[in-house]
Amino acid sequence: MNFEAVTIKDIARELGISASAVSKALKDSHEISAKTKLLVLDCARRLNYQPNPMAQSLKRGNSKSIGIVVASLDNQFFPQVMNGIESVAYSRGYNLIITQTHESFELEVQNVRHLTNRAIDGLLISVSTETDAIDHLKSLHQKGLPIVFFDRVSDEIDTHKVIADNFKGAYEATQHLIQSGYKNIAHITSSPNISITKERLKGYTLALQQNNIQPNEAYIKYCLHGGKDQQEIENALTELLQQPNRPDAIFTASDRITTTILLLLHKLKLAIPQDMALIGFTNTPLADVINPSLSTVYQPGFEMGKKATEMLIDLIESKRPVTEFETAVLPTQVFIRDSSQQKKKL
Amino acid sequence: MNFEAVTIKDIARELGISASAVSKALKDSHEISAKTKLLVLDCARRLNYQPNPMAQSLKRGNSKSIGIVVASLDNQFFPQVMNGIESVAYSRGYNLIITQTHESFELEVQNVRHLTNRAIDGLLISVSTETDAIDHLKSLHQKGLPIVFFDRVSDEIDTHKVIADNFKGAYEATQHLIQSGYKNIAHITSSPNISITKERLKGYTLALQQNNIQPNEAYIKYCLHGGKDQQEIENALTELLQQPNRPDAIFTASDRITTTILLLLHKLKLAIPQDMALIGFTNTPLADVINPSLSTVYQPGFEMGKKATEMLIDLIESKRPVTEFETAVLPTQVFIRDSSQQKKKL
DNA sequence: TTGAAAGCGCTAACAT
DNA sequence: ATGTTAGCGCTTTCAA
Repeated sequence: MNFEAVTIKDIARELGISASAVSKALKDSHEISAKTKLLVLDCARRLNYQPNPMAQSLKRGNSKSIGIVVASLDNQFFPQVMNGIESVAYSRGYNLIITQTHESFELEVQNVRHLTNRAIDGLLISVSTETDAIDHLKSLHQKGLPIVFFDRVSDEIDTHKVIADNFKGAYEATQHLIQSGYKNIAHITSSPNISITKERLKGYTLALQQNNIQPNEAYIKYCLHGGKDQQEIENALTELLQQPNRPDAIFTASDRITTTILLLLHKLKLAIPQDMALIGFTNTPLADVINPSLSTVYQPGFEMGKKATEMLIDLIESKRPVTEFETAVLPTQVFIRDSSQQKKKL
Repeated sequence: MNFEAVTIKDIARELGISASAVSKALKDSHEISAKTKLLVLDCARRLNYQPNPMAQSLKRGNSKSIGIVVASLDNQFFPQVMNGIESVAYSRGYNLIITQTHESFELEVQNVRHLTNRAIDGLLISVSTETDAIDHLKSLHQKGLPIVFFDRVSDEIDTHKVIADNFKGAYEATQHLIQSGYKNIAHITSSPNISITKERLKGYTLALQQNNIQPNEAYIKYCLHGGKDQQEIENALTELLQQPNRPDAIFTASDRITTTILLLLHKLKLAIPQDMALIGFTNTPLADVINPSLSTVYQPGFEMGKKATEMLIDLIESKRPVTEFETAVLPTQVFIRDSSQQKKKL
């Protein structure tokens, strides 16, 4: 590809016509005779002509690519979102440029800048746990870059958003723990900055309150880096375990936190659920074969990616400025397994 | 970004100098006075000038992006490779465009075509399980597109490659099963087309032979779609279980096959390792907490991505044609856990 | 129905 | 040290 690529000029020369005629013929313009079109199409095929997307982009002022910012691909959730994004983007002619924040605000800003030097037509973003201010996105949005938030959204920008029903998932998970006889329920979650943390916290708190359990600040542990740093999860767990009134159950708020807590409990040789019950947000397909099988809150990753991408491309391709925005809330699912089994009476 | 982006002309007009002077000043050319450079730089900052990468690309004939083709991000291995790729690519100024084949040859061809319309400077690829012929890559390679293979490589193209030591990993895994008292060891693997299958098969076979066990064709099951289709894994397992001389251990050859077999054995209520021992290639961090803990062969995904990207960028940026190619073989690691415990005497 | 010319934003050879 | 010009490949008026 690097050299000697066939251009429109080559076809023009070959056929003894002008480049503009070729260009028009290739896009089936009505102002070109059927005969010429046939000749051009045939010649293009013969020479294996491929349009140069950079020239097209420069000319048209778009890139036919979508920038994606996720926390990390190294978990169960985001790859599923990616599959959903793909399922729409390719069929509508868009490339995907993916970046990971690894839960760092700095990396997020850098990635967004990298992406938006006109190299993308729109942005699909789930902000990092560190992200509090979003000025880096606001200015882009004001300049007209279409943005759709998914998963971790910001209410500081008025645009389309796609989230899971984090509130309900958290509510149901907590409710289930209570009904299974657990009273001292801890919550290990991500940074309080981000939307999913707030939503999940609300569900957790409401379930407690409705059951006349006073939410206990000491039972709520935040991992400011979303558990990217294993140490912060260890610290959270240690602090919980050292409390005088040690919790008997934990509700964890993300893929990475859930699996890490699981590993740590095993390492500490704490029996699940006897010593500590567990239920958490995660999409791992291994929940069934874990020892004991893991109760989970599942998020519809694929559907979220699909929906967000449909929204984004509609935004990109809209003729007139869009002013009505939607926040789609997709259902979470709670799977009850053995890690949150009915508490045995002592 | 979409409109009113600041261009070099705007700066030129603002400062009353020529566009080319601005261009040169911006790249700190020696033929521009220090004073002018200062003015330009300052003005660029003031107007928030961002070069248009498409124009640069069109001009220079490169895109500063790397195309990536993997089977699927929806497992443990490839995201780790991605992290390795990132760790090199960004710091050397390259964007990443990622595509998944989902183990389909057709999708692979389509993705490669999509990527290579001059939109990428080089290609990092791990072929799909369906991929047998690689003419779609050969022609690109001949035209001068730098390609580096990783994980699943092809010997039909002479270029840099990065693989894990699949042979050794498979050999050691099988050897370990034998030493733990298992004699009837099955192997469930991917399509025989791809390199990793052949390499792993060799390790498996040699270990058997060295222990005077005759390899048994009926014990080797191929999943032509790499287990993308769960049914084919189920079929493989069923066929193994229905044999008169049913195997007492399985060695599985990829992330997805390993975890799926694990799930299936559980569903069938077969005790591991009593009814069936198991060891398999997978990078899942959950191996320790699975019931029972899972013996695994681990591949250095991060390092593979890193190495492959270094090789690719060196290729891309090489002044002179490269004719000496290297195949890097990175070590696998075998982790022995309970799923392949010493066989109990009956 | 076709062609000529201008221009997207940037760069580089070649003036000045 | 700075400016002029041409051109990357393609599209799109506008003219023929």
